[in-house]
Amino acid sequence: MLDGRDKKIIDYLQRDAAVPVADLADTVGLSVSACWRRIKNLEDSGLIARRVVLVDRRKANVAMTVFVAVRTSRHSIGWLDTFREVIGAIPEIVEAYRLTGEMDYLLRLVVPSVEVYDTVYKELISKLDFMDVSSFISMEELKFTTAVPMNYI
Amino acid sequence: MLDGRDKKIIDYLQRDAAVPVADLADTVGLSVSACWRRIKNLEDSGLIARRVVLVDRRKANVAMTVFVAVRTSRHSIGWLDTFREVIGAIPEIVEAYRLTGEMDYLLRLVVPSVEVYDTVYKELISKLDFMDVSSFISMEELKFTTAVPMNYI
DNA sequence: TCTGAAAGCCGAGCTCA
DNA sequence: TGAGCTCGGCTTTCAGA
Repeated sequence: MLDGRDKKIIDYLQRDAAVPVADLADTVGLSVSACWRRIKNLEDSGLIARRVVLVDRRKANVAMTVFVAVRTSRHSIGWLDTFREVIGAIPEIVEAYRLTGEMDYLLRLVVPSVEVYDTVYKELISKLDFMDVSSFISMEELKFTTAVPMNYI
Repeated sequence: MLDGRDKKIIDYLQRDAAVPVADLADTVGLSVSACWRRIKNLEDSGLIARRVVLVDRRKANVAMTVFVAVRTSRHSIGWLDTFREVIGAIPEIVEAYRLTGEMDYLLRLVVPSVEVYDTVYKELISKLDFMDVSSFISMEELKFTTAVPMNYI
C-alpha cells in the first residue's frame, strides 16, 4: 500500500514542504507526474494531514518552555470537558496530555518570561480547581521535530 | 515593525499554509501583492522558519505518546553531548528538554505500542547511564498545536 | 496499474504606474 | 501600494510498459 518511495516523500516533506515537486521527484527517483500523484494520494488518504508554517519561537518572543504537571481531585467527565475547553482557549498552552501514573495531566507552554508564565498560571487556577500543580522550566530544548517516524506503516 | 495584519497572516499560515495567497489576502483585507510581500518579508526575516507537512499520527501507526523523565548522575558537558547525539538519532523521540527541578530531562516519544516503546527504552539505556528513568504513557492528547501565540511580538 | 513525456493552465512572483 | 503581466511550476492528459 505504501512503498519506500512514499515513505521517502513523506520523510522529506515533513522536513521541508516548500520544495518544488520537480526537485523532490529527482531526489526520490521519479518523474514529476508520478511524484505529484503520490503526494496527492498521500494527501487524499489523510496520511498527510495538512501543511503549516513553523514559526521561530525566539523571534516570536516565546522562547521559554514550561511544563506543568497537574493533579485534580475531580475525576469526572464534566471536569475534563471544562479542562479541555480552558486549555483550548489559552494559546500559550501548545500541548496537553492526560497521563497514567501520579501526574494526571501534563501541559507544555510557550511564553516570553516567568512573569508571563505566572499570568497564565493564575488564569488557569482561577478557572479550574487543581489538587496539585508543579512547574518545570525548560533550560534547553535538545530536540524538537514535527516529523514522526515512518518505520511502522 | 509587525502590525496586526502580519500577525493575522502568521496566525493563519500556522494553521494552514496550503491556502492560496489570493484567499489569504482576502481574509486579512489586503491586495494580493501586498499580502504576498508581507509573507515574503516574514520568511526573509526568519520569523516564518519553514514550511512542513504534518502527518496523521494514527495513520502513520505511531498513535501512542510516552513521556520519559530521566535523571543522570553524570553532570558533564561530554555526557550532554552524547545524550544529544543519541536522542537525535532516535526518530521516535520527537521532543527533548533539559529541565529545572527534580527531573533532569524530559523526552516525548511517539510509538505504535508499549512493546515498541520497550525496544526504544532498551536502546536508550544501552547507550547511556541514567540514575532514574520514569515513563508516563499518554492516555489522551487533549491539545497539540504547532501554532505559537503571536501576542508577544 | 503505474510510469514518464508533454501540453495546458493556474497562480506565485515581479514590473510598473 | 495596487493593478496587471509573465512565466515557472502545478495539474491533467495520454500513450506505453
